[in-house]
Amino acid sequence: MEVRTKNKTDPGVLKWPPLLKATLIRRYKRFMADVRLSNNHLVTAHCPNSGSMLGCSEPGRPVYLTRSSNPRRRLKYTWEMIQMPTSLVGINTLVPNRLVRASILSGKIPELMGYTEIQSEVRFGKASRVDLVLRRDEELCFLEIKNCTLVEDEVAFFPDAVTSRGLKHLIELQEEIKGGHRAVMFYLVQRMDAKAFSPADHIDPAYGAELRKALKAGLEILAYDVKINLETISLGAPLPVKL
DNA sequence: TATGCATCCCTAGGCTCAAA
DNA sequence: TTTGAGCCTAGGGATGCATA
Repeated sequence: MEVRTKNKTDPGVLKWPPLLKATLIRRYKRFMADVRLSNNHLVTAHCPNSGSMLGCSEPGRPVYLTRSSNPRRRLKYTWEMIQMPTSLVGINTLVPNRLVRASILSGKIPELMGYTEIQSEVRFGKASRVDLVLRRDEELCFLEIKNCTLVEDEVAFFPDAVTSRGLKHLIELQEEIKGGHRAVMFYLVQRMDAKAFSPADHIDPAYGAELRKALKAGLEILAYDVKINLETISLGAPLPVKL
């Protein structure tokens, strides 16, 4: 999916390509989903979310797809959103990186303003890559962005499954803090029905423990939700973090 | 200089296989 | 028997190298 900037005056708003409405039949093999289009055709769509998608992959729900013209793709349709009872939910894990980057460039995140250079997918740690590195003279800020789709009782939780990689990222960010750099974990909640963010201790207690440890070591935690509809997605409001 | 291609990494869980 | 490593799944983005 190629999310496009809506206009030059507001580069922080991303516009969806034309969306196709469908009904989710089943998700399987992590990257694939069978859906029924409005013309009643059954197609397999690419699911750009390797997480467990706990609570947002319920069969029978309305979903929204984009269609790719890339001839090299085996699956032409990409699953972008699912309509849940209380909110549209963006499931594409590539969107948070683009949206956060666009929001930084358009000055919509006060905590991340004032940097003069921004780099994506920068190698760091032990063969890992951090999503964004912000630079201001000699000052570096390592920014890891996580997609968050799980909401229970108006609280957004991350992760939605045990994540050894997420744990590794926390450890590596702490190494950058030891090196004298700023490190920020940014949780983007791709839905509009959360009023707070919290680590999912009931799913992955080790991740929550490491996040609290990292916080004491100097890691900064930001959580924002989004404004999402069938035309655009943009950064919403900051969410209080409950630890 | 521009373009095309290959490679690596990212995402998480299931599976196989080897070692202890 | 248990544990851990490695591979697989699909697609996108970054990077490096080769070629026109």
